[in-house]
Amino acid sequence: MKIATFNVNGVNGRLELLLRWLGEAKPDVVCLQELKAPDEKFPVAAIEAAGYGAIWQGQRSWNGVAILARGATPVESRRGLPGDADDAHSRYIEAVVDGILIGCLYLPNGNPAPGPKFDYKRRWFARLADYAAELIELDLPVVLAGDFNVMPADIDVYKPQRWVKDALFRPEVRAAFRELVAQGWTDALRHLHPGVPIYTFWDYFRNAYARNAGLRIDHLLLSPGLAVDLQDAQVDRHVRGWEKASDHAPVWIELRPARIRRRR
DNA sequence: ATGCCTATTATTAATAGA
Repeated sequence: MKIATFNVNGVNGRLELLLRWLGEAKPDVVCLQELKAPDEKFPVAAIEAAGYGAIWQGQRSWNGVAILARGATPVESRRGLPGDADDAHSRYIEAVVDGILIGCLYLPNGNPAPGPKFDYKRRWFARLADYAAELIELDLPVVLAGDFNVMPADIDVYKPQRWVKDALFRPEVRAAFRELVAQGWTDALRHLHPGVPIYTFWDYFRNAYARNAGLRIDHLLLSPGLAVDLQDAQVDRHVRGWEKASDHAPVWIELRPARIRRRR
């Protein structure tokens, strides 16, 4: 079972690119972020024509998350992160697909830091950690996938010293990610590729992709019972080089099929 | 320290992204 996350940076502006990648990569489940479209503008017809069922939580101009499933409709289990009824951003949607709970998230950027946007990021992170701890307690197969807007360590940044004061790399944000993972989650990409620089984002500025001046900010976290079924994890880096590309590349994992998945 | 580039929305400029 192949599960992917992809910050598309505008689901309508990049629909052709998304469909091209779906046809090529054939993921079973896809978490999308930054739809940048209200609910009624989500391109459901084109996505269904490509063979995918979908649920989504859109928003005008910014944010927006969706979960796609090949040949199935994701069974929605939650929209919006608990802990703040006044949070109007569309940043979390969750569904069950083939017995796996999929949490699709778009963590706030937080710049400029310090400031109110950074405060919001830290509060959102705390809410995520609280909820993730509840999920761990349930002892279900869970994947938390999305744009976390955090580079976990120096190796995840092309030039770490340049980013230490940035909201994506400040020590307190890295600590929040570390503490989240320490609940028992497995950072799939890093787990299978220790010590290797891996990037999932390249800025549009300064010819960043050609220079490989990248960041690793899109992650898939696996619950303990699911981590043992992890077989592969990769970045579809070449997609960043396509015409009209998103600034993020798709990231995916391959899990052992359900029928031979270890029972717990 | 700032802009670079790109998308969206509302009117040729502002906002947000990371």
